Amino acid sequence: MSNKELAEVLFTDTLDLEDVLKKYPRRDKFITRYAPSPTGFTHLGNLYTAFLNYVLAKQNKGLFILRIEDTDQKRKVKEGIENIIKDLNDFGLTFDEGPLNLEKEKGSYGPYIQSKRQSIYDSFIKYLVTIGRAYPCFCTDEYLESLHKEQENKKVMTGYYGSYAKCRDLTKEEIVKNIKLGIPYVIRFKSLNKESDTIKIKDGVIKETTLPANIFDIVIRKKDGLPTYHFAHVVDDYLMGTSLVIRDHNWFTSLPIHLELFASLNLTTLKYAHIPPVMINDNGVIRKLSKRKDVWAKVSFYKELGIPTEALKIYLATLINTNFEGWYQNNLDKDILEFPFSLNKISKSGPLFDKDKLYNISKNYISRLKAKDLYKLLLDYTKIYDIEFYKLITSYKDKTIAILNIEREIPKPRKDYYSLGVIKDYIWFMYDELFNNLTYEWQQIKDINLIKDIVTTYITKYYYEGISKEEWLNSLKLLANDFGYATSNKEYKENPNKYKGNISDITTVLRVFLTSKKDTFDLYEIMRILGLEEMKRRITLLK
RNA sequence: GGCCAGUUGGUGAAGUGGUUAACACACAUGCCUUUCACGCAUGCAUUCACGAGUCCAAAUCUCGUACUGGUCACCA
Repeated sequence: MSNKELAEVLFTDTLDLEDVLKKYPRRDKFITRYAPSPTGFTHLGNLYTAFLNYVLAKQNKGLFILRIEDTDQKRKVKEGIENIIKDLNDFGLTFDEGPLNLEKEKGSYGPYIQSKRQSIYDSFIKYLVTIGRAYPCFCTDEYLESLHKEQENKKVMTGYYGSYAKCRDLTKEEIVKNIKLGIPYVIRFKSLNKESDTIKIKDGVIKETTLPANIFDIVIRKKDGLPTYHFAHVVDDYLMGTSLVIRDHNWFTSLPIHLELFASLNLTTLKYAHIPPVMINDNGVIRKLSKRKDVWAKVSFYKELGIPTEALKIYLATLINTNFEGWYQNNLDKDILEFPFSLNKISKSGPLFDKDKLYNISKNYISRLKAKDLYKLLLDYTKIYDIEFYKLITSYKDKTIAILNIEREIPKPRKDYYSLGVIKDYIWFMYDELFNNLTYEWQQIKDINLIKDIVTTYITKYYYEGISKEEWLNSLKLLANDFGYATSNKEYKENPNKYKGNISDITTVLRVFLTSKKDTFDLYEIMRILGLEEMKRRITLLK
């Protein structure tokens, strides 16, 4: 029995490789791809990889492809694919080809979901069987385990290779007999390398190095008929025309496998860039960001916090190329994509995730937003995470924009908010509905009668609607003077004994009276937006 | 354990043979000021994991040691 006859037994009505290859003509565009598994929520590292792929595709006027790697049916999660597509959309990483949902997709090099590509993989595997580079393996898990132990005891390399690859030597007749008996099997690739062989590797990030060549007869088709990652990668990225495979660093050491696979199929190899994973400092231990251990690994967590997607992208950009930050500070008005991202600038060691840095970037980003745009973001955010507040700011639209606009849209805006989630903590007291159950943070002046006196005096004697900032500052001085307090910092410092205190003690009384808090943004704006009536009402709350 | 990569301040890092070892975050002090935030000013590694070597010259090149990370599945 020949290899070809065996191939026909294994794959009864599978297309010939030639015919498949014709369906995917070569194309000369620069193509990158993001190929996640639908195993749950998007990991920050995935977003990082996707972003880099996207950016490089755009900058080279190429194509960005989304491909779903769902060959592991056990780890597959419902909604997994939808989540991936949604996250990509949320971050504006629009792909040129890929699935739109479970049924529809765009692009003519699909299907873009691996579980729908089984017949394609089979054509390639059939070819490998035909040329004697692939064979069925009937070894059980138990046998494989005992082999592993045996090899450990003998202190030789563990794995299915060389003389340990038992099923390599099965005769065609034995194979056919086993199959007829219904014994489950996988298909393994037959490696031709020897243990001492090495292979030169080129990589966009790691540069050049030498690795041991692959010697393992790796599984390329699992019992369930689906391919393993290694095989699917080679087939898909070749067919889809990927020019540069940008993927996680952890694939680097399996590159020799992929290279041997490409060679066995007579396919030209691709260019690779293996990017190191995002790390985190866990009490002195540096490790990969882990979805199980770190909330920071989940992209959804940033959404929960209310870190604007654009801010997260800026942060990721600084992780990708550290010279991005300097460029960005000088080009605040430009699109991130205008920065020339470079593979060469990616560090070989994984970037450490730094929450403070993220917050700082986010804070600066938010401070530069127009009040109207911030309002929109806040609306989107509260709609999901704080529906009560959402209703409130919806019914007080203009007022809310006015509040958000305090010390904003000026050259050096306030930088209070590092996320959309903290905004309420800063502005809640501006809403009459929320101004109750108060704990006043009185400072120097604590005597409630004196406080009432100061407040009433100010409102009845000095404050009026439409007062200018200048007049307002002046009114505070007069008020301070009325109560025996210094009218300026300088005055007070020069002669502290002459006064009961400083003007800041008086303004603090007004501030705490109106907000209950000692630290807030500009008091003049607070009064202006609250209005005289509400200010009067708040006197009645003083106890 | 084998193989591959990395190691620069409190943190993220720039730096590829000659620099005062950038920049940013954090921190500290001062100024400004109606509080806070902002802003401004100043301070914060005589030294680049350690040891040896090459060179007039090393954070940068070579070797060794230590440590850290990644990888060795019918998971991707």
